[in-house]
Amino acid sequence: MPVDSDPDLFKAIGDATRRTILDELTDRDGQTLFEICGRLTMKHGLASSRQAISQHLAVLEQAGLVHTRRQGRYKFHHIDTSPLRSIVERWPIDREEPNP
Amino acid sequence: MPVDSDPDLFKAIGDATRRTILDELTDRDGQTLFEICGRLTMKHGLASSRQAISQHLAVLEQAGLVHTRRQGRYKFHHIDTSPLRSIVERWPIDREEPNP
DNA sequence: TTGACAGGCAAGTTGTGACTTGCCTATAAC
DNA sequence: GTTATAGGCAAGTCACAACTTGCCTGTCAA
Repeated sequence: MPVDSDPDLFKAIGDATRRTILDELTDRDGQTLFEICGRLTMKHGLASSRQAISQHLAVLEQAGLVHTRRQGRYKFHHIDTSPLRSIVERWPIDREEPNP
Repeated sequence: MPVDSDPDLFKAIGDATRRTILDELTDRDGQTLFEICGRLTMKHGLASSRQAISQHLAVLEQAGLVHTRRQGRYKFHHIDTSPLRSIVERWPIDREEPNP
């Protein structure tokens, strides 16, 4: 009776705002909380509060998708996509060669 | 200002019961609703009602992860993992060779 | 044609998760 | 020291999604 694994991972990518945060960190890695807030508002047009983004980042960090590094009063956020590997390993995707 | 794509996909895999259904269809493809209900109870120890599973299957079908085929009074469910490809394409996973 | 079986539809309940609000700590600039 | 900046903590609000409940439709066997 196998248990469901990585519930935190699926919860993390289940929210649209968190997915946009991952997009943003993919575009420019190592941003601070305030940077992310600013760019989400500017580029993606969604006006979320600082606290909301902070909570989203905590969820992403718990899922292992984001690692943080403190430096003085700044905290830099780095993306780590390796946990996503477990998804395609769990439900293998049939290889489909474009031109055999 | 890019829009978030595939919200249905992430919603679908965001629920633990639906992930177990995908596990079950990976193990044995083309099951009917009642078969899935039975095996979820037996093998995975979760006792969900028929209606609950039916609604889960509808969500999975809307995400393109499950396709259905009617035959008489039976409806067979087939898994399709290809939508999962968009996840690893959106946030590329760094290739890490085991032994360089 | 009547009963059993496989599945569908729709309204109601409830728990969880996203977001806010308010206040607090720590580092750096002046 | 004082002030501004970067971030944290915790309780409260609210909406949505999972699940239930009850009834209905369609297919097949007797």
